[in-house]
Amino acid sequence: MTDLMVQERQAEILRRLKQDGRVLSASLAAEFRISEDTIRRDLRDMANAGLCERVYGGALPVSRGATTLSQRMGVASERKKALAATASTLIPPRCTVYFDAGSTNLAIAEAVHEDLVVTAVTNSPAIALVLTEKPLVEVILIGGSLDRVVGGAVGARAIEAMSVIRPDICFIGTCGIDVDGGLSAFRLEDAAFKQYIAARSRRVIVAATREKFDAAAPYAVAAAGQYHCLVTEPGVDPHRLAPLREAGCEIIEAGLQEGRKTGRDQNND
Amino acid sequence: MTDLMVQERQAEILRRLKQDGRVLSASLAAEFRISEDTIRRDLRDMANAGLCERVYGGALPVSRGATTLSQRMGVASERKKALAATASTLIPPRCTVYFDAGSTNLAIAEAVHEDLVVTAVTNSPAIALVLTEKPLVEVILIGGSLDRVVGGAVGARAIEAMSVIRPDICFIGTCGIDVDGGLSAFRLEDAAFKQYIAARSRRVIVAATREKFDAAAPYAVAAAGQYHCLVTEPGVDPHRLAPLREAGCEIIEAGLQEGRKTGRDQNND
DNA sequence: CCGATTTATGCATGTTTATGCATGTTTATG
DNA sequence: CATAAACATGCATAAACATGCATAAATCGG
Repeated sequence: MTDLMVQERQAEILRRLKQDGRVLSASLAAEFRISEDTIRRDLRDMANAGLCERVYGGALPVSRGATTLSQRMGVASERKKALAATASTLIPPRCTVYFDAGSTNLAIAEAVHEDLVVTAVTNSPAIALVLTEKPLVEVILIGGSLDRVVGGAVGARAIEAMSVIRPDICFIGTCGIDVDGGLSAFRLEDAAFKQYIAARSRRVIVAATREKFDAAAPYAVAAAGQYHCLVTEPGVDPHRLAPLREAGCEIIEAGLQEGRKTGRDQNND
Repeated sequence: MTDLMVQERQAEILRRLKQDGRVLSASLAAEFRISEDTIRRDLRDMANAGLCERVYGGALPVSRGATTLSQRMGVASERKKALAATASTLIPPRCTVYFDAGSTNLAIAEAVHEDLVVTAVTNSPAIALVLTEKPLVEVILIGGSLDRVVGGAVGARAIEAMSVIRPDICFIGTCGIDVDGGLSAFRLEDAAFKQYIAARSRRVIVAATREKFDAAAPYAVAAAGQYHCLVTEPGVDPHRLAPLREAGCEIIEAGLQEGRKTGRDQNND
């Protein structure tokens, strides 16, 4: 182990912490060929900076217990992750893509590949936060009054902020898909905002898990002919997809290799 | 090693920095056959120009220092939590409060009491997300281009969005406090945005942990007389606080019961 | 071409930082 | 509750550092 400077050493400790899930003062001292006192000072500093949790004998990652946010943002179900993985491949490089607020679109944002260079626009703080972690994504945040049911900004200010942006592609969230293939939302302002976005976008994509076909919401967003592509799961009743196909909407079923319909899947939205 | 001009030498240092991931003052001095003092001056200049990060013994690439959000989002230290708890009591009910982006203000937002009824404005997705959890807080999100170093929206669109809002109280973040009590920021656009916010707000509060007094940043935000209240920790050199008091700035020391100064705390903002 | 000014550098001085060691305290565990 | 390991703290020290100053070269202005 070559001599390291303080910052390098602490970075290495942090790396091991992530990799192994823990570090021991004694082992670290032996590996770095320095005294345990110095290691203890390092760990104390790092804990003070919120980079690890200090315990007797070494340190643990902070993610133990109090990771408020990852819990709060809720890990997407495996089904939703598979759907999101497929949907994220529809984003061409170097385009401008809009992510509507919603847990499905959050999953798509998470699935964006690290190497993808795009300009991303969103009205959702949670999605913005996830996209900030992708080094090659430029993030544009649409501001306005936050609707906590929607999880994003809607209303006049948000529409005005969008008026200067014309996305190449947009992912619109939906609360339900009716028998004619129309989309709906729970909130009036949200529905209006979605309509505005869809009208401005060159290509409108809707990603929806299969239980959206069983749900209804009061405010209409778009009819079957008004969006270009639906990404969904296998196992949706073909009669429900037929009107969409007739309206010229491309249907993509994610993860076709498996995915039996058991009827017992729980809605994770 | 043939004699090089300053710019050539610094370019060569930069090249090695990229290649090896680190440089040492002593080795460089030996290789270039010049004194370590000159190398140190080079490194200081380069760090000032944002080309490297200065550390004890040499320098590291900048990409390491700007480890954006993942660290910063890390659980706030106990010290920061104590500071935030005190700062959050300064928010009167039913007012409009602005939270600037930054880890300290994120902690303050987390510390907002569940029973407090306020309108909160922020340019930070992370802070917006935290505030969405508080049922009685109406959240206004300031949009614009997200700066991932700042962790919030800055620039023309953000300023335009703020132009219709006049906060009763605002929490401004700072990257460093100079000897005269002036605030500074790492990014030009961020500094400009902070100035705009401060000018529009009836009451400007700065919350800063004590290591901010040891940090410096290139862009000036506000002089001592331009903010009304500083919330900080015990253990700050009284000589640093004196100019602030003279300028009429209220000083609040959080958690007066304890707070050792170790001098080894690292700036994590 | 010559004096004035700036710039790059090295050296002397005092300060800060990183580290190890000694000492006393706390913690985990049988 | 006994004990050994882990720990915090103060202190010592050497390396790294900042700063002021001196010098020599480079640049500039007339």
